Amino acid sequence: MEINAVRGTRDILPDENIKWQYIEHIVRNIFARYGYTEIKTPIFERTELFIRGIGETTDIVEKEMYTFLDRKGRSLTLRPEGTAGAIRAFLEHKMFASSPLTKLFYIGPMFRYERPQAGRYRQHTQIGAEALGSINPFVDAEIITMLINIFEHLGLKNLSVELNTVGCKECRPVYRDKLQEYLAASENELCEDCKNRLTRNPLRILDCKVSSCKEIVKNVPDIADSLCSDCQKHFDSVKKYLDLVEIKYIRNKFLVRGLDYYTKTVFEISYENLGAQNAVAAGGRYDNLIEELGGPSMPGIGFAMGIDRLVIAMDDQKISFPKEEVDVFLAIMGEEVAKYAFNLIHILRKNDIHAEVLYENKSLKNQFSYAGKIGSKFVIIAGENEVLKNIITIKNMETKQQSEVNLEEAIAIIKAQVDRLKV
RNA sequence: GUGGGUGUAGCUCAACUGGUUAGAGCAUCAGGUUGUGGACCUGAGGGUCGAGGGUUCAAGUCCCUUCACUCACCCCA
Repeated sequence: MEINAVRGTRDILPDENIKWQYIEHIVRNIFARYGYTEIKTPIFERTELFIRGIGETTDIVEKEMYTFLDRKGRSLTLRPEGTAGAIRAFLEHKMFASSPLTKLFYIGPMFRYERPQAGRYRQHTQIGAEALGSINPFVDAEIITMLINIFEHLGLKNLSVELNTVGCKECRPVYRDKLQEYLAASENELCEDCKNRLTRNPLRILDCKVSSCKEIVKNVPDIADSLCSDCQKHFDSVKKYLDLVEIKYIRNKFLVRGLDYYTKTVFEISYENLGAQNAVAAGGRYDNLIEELGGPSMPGIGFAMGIDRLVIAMDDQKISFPKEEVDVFLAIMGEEVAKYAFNLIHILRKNDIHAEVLYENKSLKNQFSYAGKIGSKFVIIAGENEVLKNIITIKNMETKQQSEVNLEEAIAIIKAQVDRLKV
């Protein structure tokens, strides 16, 4: 019986992994410029953390967590998102005590027990960032501009930024009541799910995909008209900052996020051709979460983006990824020269040259064919002639020029042609 | 958890209303060129037709069951 990868998980094979490394490389550089430093937290935590952090009535907690008991009967859960763990670490190490502002980022796998579909996996990888300690709308706008900056560096186009606010402890309940009252009039026309949401979480009706619900929701009161003055000013400032640097966004009054902890600013960046799951990045502000997890009263904001989906979007736009190039292939003729060849390729590599070789004794034709296939710039032949005459036979695969030189000259020839080695 | 679609060679796909030994392209390997690549030519290897059961003289094809993949819903990166 063949064992294969479990449902919703997959192997990232070398050809695709090149893309992942490239994305991570770009993202790390940009984070560095914005002052975000990397944190690694465990991929499993006590279940309690996610229940308190994400919210008991969210779908993630209710039905999507990979939860198990360890040998001592403690309930543990594979992390479904990154914020809760990052904040836990932030509090556990009292990072708030040594700095007024902490900016963290992380890259790693997340786990959700959902049915897989296009752009959705049970194990997927998120790149996330959290800015802890500032209530200033400056940060909200900055974090969105940072994301745009990342996408621009990756060469991704046609992304749309959607922006909304979900208010705070003061004004959200007011809006919630208003909304509930408005929707109650059409209760019988709502879908079954939304009938439940009406009492449990009316805000979620706003992004229901059932067309009849969409119709009902169309003229619903706008939360922007119910905000307290603090949230109102905050939202206005965020928009002004974005306008200032000419970042285009769409105000979407139906945008509400699935996690309970969000306050004020929420946003989502999506790409149309991804299929039904079209968000590549999303996030928002969470001004009560740190305190709810047992820390000081302290605001925060963060986002997460999915590498799996980024790769799909970049493939869709046919964005090319730089790949490692082979500088020289060493063709070995006959077993007698094995020692000579072993030493030679060792020296080449010590000189930072990417040298490849096939270990099996194959025909020269076959070896040249392979060198062409892997795109090697040069081929060096290690045969009896070379050993006897103590010379290096080197061929430039593009110009087809072949010459006999000594070792130093061979290295110089290669370095002159390979950008990476020129200094 | 619910619904639709699809499972044939390493990959992409053929095989008419059931009918002999299941084919092709790409890839791989060998030879044409015994020390020289991409093109071309010739040839070779590679399949329990997803699995199990049933109908039939006969099943890749029809029926049932099951598994996997896939897309969509709920929800989300």
